Amino acid sequence: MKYDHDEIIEKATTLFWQRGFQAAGMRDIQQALDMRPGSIYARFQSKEGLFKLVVEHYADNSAKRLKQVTEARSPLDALYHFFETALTGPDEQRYMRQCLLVKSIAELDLIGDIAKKAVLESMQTLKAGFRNIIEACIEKGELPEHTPTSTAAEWLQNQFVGLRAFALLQDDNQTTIKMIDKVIIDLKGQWPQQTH
Amino acid sequence: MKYDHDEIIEKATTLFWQRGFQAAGMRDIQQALDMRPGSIYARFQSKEGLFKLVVEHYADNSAKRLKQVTEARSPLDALYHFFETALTGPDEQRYMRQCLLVKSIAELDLIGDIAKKAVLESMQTLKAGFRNIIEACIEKGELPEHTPTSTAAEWLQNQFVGLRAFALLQDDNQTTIKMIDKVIIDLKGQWPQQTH
DNA sequence: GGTTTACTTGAACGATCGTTCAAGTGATAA
DNA sequence: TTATCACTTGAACGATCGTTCAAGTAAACC
Repeated sequence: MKYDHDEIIEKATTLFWQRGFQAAGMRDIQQALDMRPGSIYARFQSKEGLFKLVVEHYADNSAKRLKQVTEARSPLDALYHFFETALTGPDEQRYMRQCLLVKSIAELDLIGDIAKKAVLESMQTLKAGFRNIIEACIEKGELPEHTPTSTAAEWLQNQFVGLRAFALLQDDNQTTIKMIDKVIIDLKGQWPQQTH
Repeated sequence: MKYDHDEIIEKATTLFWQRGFQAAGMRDIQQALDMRPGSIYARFQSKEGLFKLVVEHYADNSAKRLKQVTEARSPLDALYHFFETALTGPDEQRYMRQCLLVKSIAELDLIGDIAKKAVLESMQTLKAGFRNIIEACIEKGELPEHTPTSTAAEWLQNQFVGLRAFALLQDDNQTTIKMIDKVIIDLKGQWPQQTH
């Protein structure tokens, strides 16, 4: 065993994040990992198999970051900084503004059933993470008691998705920050009435 | 000239909307348009040339729909219905929930410079369309005078982007409608202070 | 020491990709 | 009638795609 497993996944994550599943060719992967095709296939079965591990690694990482927000002294402040960090990084890491999962959703029909399942499950995991944040905010009195946690969690994840696509094209970080401010305002704001 | 131009663009739009630029192969295109490769290349120079026309056609169409919202008796109601129509269509048209432009942004590095320019310009066009809607709402007294039109327009476009990715995965239209309700609430709500 | 196991190498495979091109068609202009 | 033009056909091109495989290496187990 010549190559370190974690290091491989890390490098592969960077490549898929930059290029997407389809556009990252096996020869790009071989170069990025400095591995020959046989080694890659012996370990990961296929390009899809590697991508599945990448998605899971990415989701784990994201979930950890969301958990840190949940456990912060002020979850609402931590949430703000989480958004800010994810959306206004330096230019050479611009690709990171786009969520790997959302990017994958755009090519969901091409990535194979196994990886597709991993993507959708990861989205669910992250949604649960956002829900935990909201509950932590309520517990700490930073959000009103009557906030509908499930709806708000979906809404928050959705804001995150939209903002990442937005920030990808945005050159002015000040504008992006204004959008984050708006998210925090609306999070504290009114919610649609239940109709049943 | 055997084939009708508008009909070709229409069919190509459907295909690119469903599959995306990269995944729609020339042989898929040939089949969808019932044309041989030579005919396609004589007219459109390349796959990218065809895609550019598709993007422009799509943007024109979207701009027209936004203009109708602007000119409605109640622009705010019309906006609500615009969102609802775009996000909760029948299952066999589920691909339409994803915005062709946003989908293209995810593969922006692969589509060539000419088509890339068309995509980015179309995004600007639509942003202007959203801005006109907000101004119409203010004029009709459906939104507060002090609403920051430019910020609100970017925000609204952004909500639309996020919701389309959301609705693509969402099976329950009721949940989607709740998110649209929230957009309308927040549109009337507070906006971040200018900091300068 | 021999066998097994996990991994590695790199040439090569068939399939598919976007594209080209010689040849043909039919309407329009001279 | 002939020339020109825009468009059409379909076989074929070279490049690239994901993947395979025979052969080699090195540590682990018996």
